[in-house]
Amino acid sequence: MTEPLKPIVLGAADARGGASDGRPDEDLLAGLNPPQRDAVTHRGPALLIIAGAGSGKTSVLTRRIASLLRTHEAYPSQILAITFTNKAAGEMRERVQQLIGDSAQGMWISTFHSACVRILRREAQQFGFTKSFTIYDSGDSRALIKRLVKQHEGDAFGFTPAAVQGRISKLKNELADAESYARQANMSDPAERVFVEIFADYQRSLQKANAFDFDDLIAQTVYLFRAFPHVADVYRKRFRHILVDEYQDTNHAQYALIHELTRPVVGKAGDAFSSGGMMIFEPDEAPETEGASLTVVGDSDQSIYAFRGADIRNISEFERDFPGAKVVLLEQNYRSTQNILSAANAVIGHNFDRKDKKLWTDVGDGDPIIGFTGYSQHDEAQFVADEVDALRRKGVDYAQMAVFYRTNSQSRALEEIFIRAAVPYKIMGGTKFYERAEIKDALAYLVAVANPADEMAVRRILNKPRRGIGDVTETTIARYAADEGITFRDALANGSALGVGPRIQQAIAQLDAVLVEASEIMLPSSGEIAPSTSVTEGLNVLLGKSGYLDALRMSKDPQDEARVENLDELVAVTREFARNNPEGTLLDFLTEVTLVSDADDLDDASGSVSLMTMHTAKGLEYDAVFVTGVEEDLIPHRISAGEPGGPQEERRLFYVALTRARKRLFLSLAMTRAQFGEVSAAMPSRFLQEIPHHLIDWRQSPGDVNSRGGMQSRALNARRGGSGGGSRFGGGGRYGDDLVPLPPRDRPAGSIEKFANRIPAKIRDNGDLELAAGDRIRHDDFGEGKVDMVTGEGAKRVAHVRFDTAGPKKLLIKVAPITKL
DNA sequence: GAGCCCTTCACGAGC
DNA sequence: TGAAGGGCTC
Repeated sequence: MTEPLKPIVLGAADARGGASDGRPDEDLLAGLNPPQRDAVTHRGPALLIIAGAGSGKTSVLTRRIASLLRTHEAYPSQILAITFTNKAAGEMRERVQQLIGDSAQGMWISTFHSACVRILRREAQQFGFTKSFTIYDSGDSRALIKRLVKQHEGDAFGFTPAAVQGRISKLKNELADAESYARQANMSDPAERVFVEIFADYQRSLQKANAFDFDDLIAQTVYLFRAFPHVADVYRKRFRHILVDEYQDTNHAQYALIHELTRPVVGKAGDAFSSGGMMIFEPDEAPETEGASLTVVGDSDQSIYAFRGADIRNISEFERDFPGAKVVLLEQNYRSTQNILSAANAVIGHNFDRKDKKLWTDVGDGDPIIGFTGYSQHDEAQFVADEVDALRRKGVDYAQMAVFYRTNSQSRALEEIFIRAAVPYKIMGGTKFYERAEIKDALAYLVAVANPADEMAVRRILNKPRRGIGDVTETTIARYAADEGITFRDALANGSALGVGPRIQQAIAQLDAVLVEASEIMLPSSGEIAPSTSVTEGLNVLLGKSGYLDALRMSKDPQDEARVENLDELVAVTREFARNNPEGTLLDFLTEVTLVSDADDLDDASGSVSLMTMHTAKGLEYDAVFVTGVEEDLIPHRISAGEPGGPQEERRLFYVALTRARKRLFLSLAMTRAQFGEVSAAMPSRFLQEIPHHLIDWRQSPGDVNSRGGMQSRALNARRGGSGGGSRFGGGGRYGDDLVPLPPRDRPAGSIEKFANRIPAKIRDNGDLELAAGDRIRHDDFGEGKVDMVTGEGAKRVAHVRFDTAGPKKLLIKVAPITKL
């Protein structure tokens, strides 16, 4: 991200060797099947690789790049490869380097957002920004929108910040701005007028703050290319080979960006163009008039980001958009067993709007898929923990196991049990490090230095730590800045002119002094470039001399201790950054921190089980995968029912989850799930019915938990030692035996009803069963045991029981299958 | 301006 | 269940 475009100094003679005589890239094709070979070697203006899950697409993409370089068809600097996450970018770079060595230096392999930041930093001056612009993450932009909604009294029209943010984001992904939207909106509707005002004001505020939000990074780059063709030409000449991974998840703005980059160059060939102080030289004989060659890889069955504007048509209409495109279909799967693939194929086959495609493998059926129905989410979690343990004992690394769920909130129950079961785990997502208040505060300090125009950042730190600067003073400063025509930040330097009390004046002066001092360290006024270690130094000054750390250390709040530790961690991150980026600047650091995602933090070597949402799971693979919460209202999610294409997208999401598994796949659900602190009944997901029954080996099926009679699964359950309930009445046959299969089409309401008669009208209720420490009880699954203690109250009373054979368990008294002896 | 308590609302996925 | 925001008092 930090290295500038480097002039190319390759000898012209060997620059463009042919790809023929004895193929210099022959070794790159080793082990590839015929379609894969095609995908690597085809040359032409456009190539679409439809890559089913696990069909070796990363391998194909990296070999294609390596082949282009090896045959001298392209210089590294002429290659732009777009991946979905920074982590994927890093991996791809590494793999290309493994294939061809250091000559891979100079390629751009990055996400859309990172690539656009690089371009924008170079070109920002062209349209009213400076290169030190900041990037607003969704939290920042939410905060700004919140202020604007209030200001424009948007709540009177029912506007919530979240809704406004969502609408603006959607519009930006469609490349609409406030003016163009206003032109086609019904402006006689006062609500529409207010929305347009907020939108326009939001955009003005961003511009004034010298900031872009996530969506702007893409949209403004497109705007830049369209408004300044000579700027676009620089990049069109530079990038001769553009490769885009996960093409099915591109939105319209990203599509437009690719379109702009692959246009033929209009300017004359071979000229060097100076841009942002950086010279870009082109090889002399490059055929400049043609558009860049475009390779996209995708799988419409794995499109799961429609909610953020991904347009599946980008891939389905690729051949129309890029005439002469070659299409290669990769269907052979090298990842999963046939059982897993058959299940995945069966599920995705229920989507009607897709081209038929069947994954297959030659590795054999493998183990059956294991199904489990827990009584509660804790029961389900216990099952997962038990199986994880069993796999570990069979020699499977923790790092090779993953647990997926639909919503982040589901991770709690899993965590609880994992901690108790001493299973090492790592959560991707959830409350993210960079979203913590203290981290955002610290970053706001850095932003205030890096981009003083960013008023949001300066306002944020104004009274952190408490300096006695409240709303009134803040408004006074803002008004003063407006009157004098200076920025909010500069107003701080004139504290004495504000007409506020001496105490507050002093507080403002002190804040100003700290910012100035840190600025001298990280952005010396002498103009020399500060070393990358200056970020650490500057951050320490900011946190130390502002009194921020002292305030936390002196606080009585026990949480503040953890906050200090988090800040230490952030300082450690800056050190790490300096090590990895010897030429990195403060801006580079802030960019990196803003654009990292949770998936990027993934550390496969950490030796722990990975917990993540199904969305995060995309692009990853594990030997053993647990898909949890396979219930109606979770997957498909309740909210998706009301969205066009919602259930279809949910099915694709489930498909993505299934196809992450290499050898073992576990599907689990719970019959009751607590939300908002209340327990409600859950129903098995309709997707479960879509899997042929013989593929799933139910350890405990929904029928077991709900129907009558039989001992079989109870015995199974007891032997396994699940906790918290399990099958009350046991239950004989397999899940599928008494189910009516659905016709192979979406039947949202009907399928639920089919299951509904499997669900008891109400959950077992032990009512006012009184238990106390010392009581002996009998549990349907665990046998007899002694109550150690009872915690909680009313319906939430929990018995801590030491079972004679099954060991210690916690049971929710109200619903557990127990009797007092 | 700060601290406290109360009510309310949310739990859909992310660069 | 938990966080966040509003309103009250000092």
